[in-house]
Amino acid sequence: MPITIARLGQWTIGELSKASQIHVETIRYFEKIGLIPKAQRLNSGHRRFGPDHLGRLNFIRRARDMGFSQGEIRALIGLSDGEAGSCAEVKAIADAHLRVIRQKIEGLGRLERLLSQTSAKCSRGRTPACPIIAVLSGGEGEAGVP
Amino acid sequence: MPITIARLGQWTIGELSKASQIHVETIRYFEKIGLIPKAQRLNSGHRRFGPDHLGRLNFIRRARDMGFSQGEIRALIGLSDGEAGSCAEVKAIADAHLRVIRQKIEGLGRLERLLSQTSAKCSRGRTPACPIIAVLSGGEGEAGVP
DNA sequence: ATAGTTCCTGTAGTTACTACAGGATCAAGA
DNA sequence: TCTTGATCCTGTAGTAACTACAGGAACTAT
Repeated sequence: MPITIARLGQWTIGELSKASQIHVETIRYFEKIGLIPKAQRLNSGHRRFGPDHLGRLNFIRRARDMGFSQGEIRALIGLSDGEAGSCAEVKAIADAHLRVIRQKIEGLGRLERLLSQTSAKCSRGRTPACPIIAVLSGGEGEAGVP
Repeated sequence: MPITIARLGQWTIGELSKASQIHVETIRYFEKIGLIPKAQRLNSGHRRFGPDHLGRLNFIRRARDMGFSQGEIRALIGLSDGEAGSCAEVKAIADAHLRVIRQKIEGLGRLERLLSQTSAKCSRGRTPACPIIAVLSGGEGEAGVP
């Protein structure tokens, strides 16, 4: 028979870290808070991880890159493991997240316009008072400040 | 002579909080970290604030609403107090911040497109596997996951 | 055998606040 | 004057989502 003993946990935490693009400390942290299942341990106490851990970490990383919160990620993991009726719930989470993202985009867009306009006034470098400071100090459009 | 004793500190922290739209605890926190000057104290230990505190808090609030970090706000305060050559530095801070905002907008825009496309696939409610979960589980465009 | 790397736990730091706990003080009404 | 309720005080701890040590133990390669 060909050899290759089937050790369930193949990878050290460092290897898993490289494969998943997630820091070693963060993997330990995820284990501690239960976002990934507990790793197997050698007699020495060192962790060993398997493919399911890697899959889970990649899932988390992608969700995180999409801006999902830990709570949302936890919910998505639960839904991806469970079966029944979950697709609608997943869509609900994603859509709620989408609304938040759109709001952020809108707010940042407004901010970008205000700040770039203000900064543009400054570009001559010859104004006596800085218009950015002036805006922050509250010239227009606010209840009077003594 | 007309009366009106000039008490330098007129307002309690609660009044200042209402006037500045900043929480009482946050004002105390700002004082502790030196973002606003220390308040005068009554014999009882209660704080009393004056117009300069209110102006400073309004400045901070506006900068905060524009997404400036505490460090940036601190720098802007210093520059708004100082005189010489500061306008260019203010513009530099604002423009750096603007770049960050534009990057955020771009990233969120990409995310919005990806997520809304993915969510749209889900809308029939009849797909066997959830496409959102599928994306998170890493179908396409990534180095193979064992 | 030894050197260098990786691993372990546990704690503390980050950002920018917010929320108590447990008292002290103030302002107004009876 | 007394009392009640609101406000104030300090100090600590909690939030999100990690990151960064410190001080050791264990693995790997020479």
